[in-house]
Amino acid sequence: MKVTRAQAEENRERILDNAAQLFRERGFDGIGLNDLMQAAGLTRGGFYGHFESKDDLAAQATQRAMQVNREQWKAQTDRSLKAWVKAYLSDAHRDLPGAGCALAALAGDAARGGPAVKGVFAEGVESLVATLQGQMPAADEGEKRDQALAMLSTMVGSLLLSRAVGDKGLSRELREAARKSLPAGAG
Amino acid sequence: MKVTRAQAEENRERILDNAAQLFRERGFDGIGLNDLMQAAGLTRGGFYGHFESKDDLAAQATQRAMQVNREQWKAQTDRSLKAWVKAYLSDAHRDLPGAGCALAALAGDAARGGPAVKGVFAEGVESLVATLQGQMPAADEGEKRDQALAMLSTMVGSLLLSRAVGDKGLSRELREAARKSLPAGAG
DNA sequence: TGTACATCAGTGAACGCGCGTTCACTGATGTAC
DNA sequence: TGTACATCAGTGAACGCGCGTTCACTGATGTAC
Repeated sequence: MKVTRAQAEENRERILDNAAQLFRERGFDGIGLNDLMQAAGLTRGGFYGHFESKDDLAAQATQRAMQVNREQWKAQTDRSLKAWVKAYLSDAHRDLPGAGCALAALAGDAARGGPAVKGVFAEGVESLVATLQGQMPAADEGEKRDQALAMLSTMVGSLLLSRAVGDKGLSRELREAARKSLPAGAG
Repeated sequence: MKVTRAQAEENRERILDNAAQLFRERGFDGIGLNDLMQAAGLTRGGFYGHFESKDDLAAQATQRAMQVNREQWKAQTDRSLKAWVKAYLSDAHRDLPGAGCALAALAGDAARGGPAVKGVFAEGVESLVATLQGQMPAADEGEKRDQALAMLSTMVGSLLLSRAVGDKGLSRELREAARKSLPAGAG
């Protein structure tokens, strides 16, 4: 049945928010449109009124996840980079990919994805690098950017690997070693 | 029809080698058993004579990929760590995940995988860390291990992110910045 | 403000397809004598 | 070394199932007067 325009827009938002979580947890190929729509309290058929295709949803949900990341992190990255790093490399973040960093959760999927998802990924990387860059210790601005890029790779890599190894001890070691290796002021 | 025992063993090896490549390229969910068997020149039905399930193959093919990585890299890591790093962070490696580092290609899949795959992943990490550890600049052995763990995270992270962003410039920057940040003697 | 009607968000059945897995069968291999 | 037969690697059809996508339909919403 029809629904008010405001309600329809709310439904679209709810699909996006749920997809942003479920894609991060199970990957683009790990959850179907039926389950995705059911999670938003709707039925299968209504999907194509909101999105062009599953790929389209994947790109938009990835963008949504990154935007929420940015909002979640905004205050903390500016106040205390150390505290943000600690939270990023925590057991809690490792165990909750669905609510965590989209870059880490979806890098593998994006590497095999289409241009839309990859474009969103590039924006996500640039955005976080810009945030980190301001707090890097180097004098030169170009060096600061390099430090921020490398720091991002180290953090994403250690989180991903620590999720991929079953061993809790090794998982912790990976993140702790990553933290110690970060530029002065970050670890 | 039946085939000699030696031929059957060769077939099993060929399934594993093909799966090791195709899983790295497309992910565990990105290729089906039918295509996997066809790539090895066999038909669907024979699969269960060699493996218990698709999950079983995923774990064994991941192990195979890591073992081949180890053999590919053995000579170079000992002779010149710098040259190995350069090759690892090259455009060629970024563009050929099917023949490249299994840790980078399958980390996302393993994070969502079962205990068997995760166990294989832990072994793969330990093995590469052990290789790198011997060439780290720190004096203390524990610090060397930490440097090796962090270096691995940085390299895997930058390769993964550089595959996930569509932009060639950003892709190169990520890997170049990662290289510069590595411990003395590596980058 | 009230009525008549066009719009369109959401439903649920259906489409063709490929998935992982099972199984009866084939016929060359390997073995026992 | 030769024969008779049991073994079993591989085949290909079939299983039930869920996938992404389409579509005729419903009925409340939004609009025109």
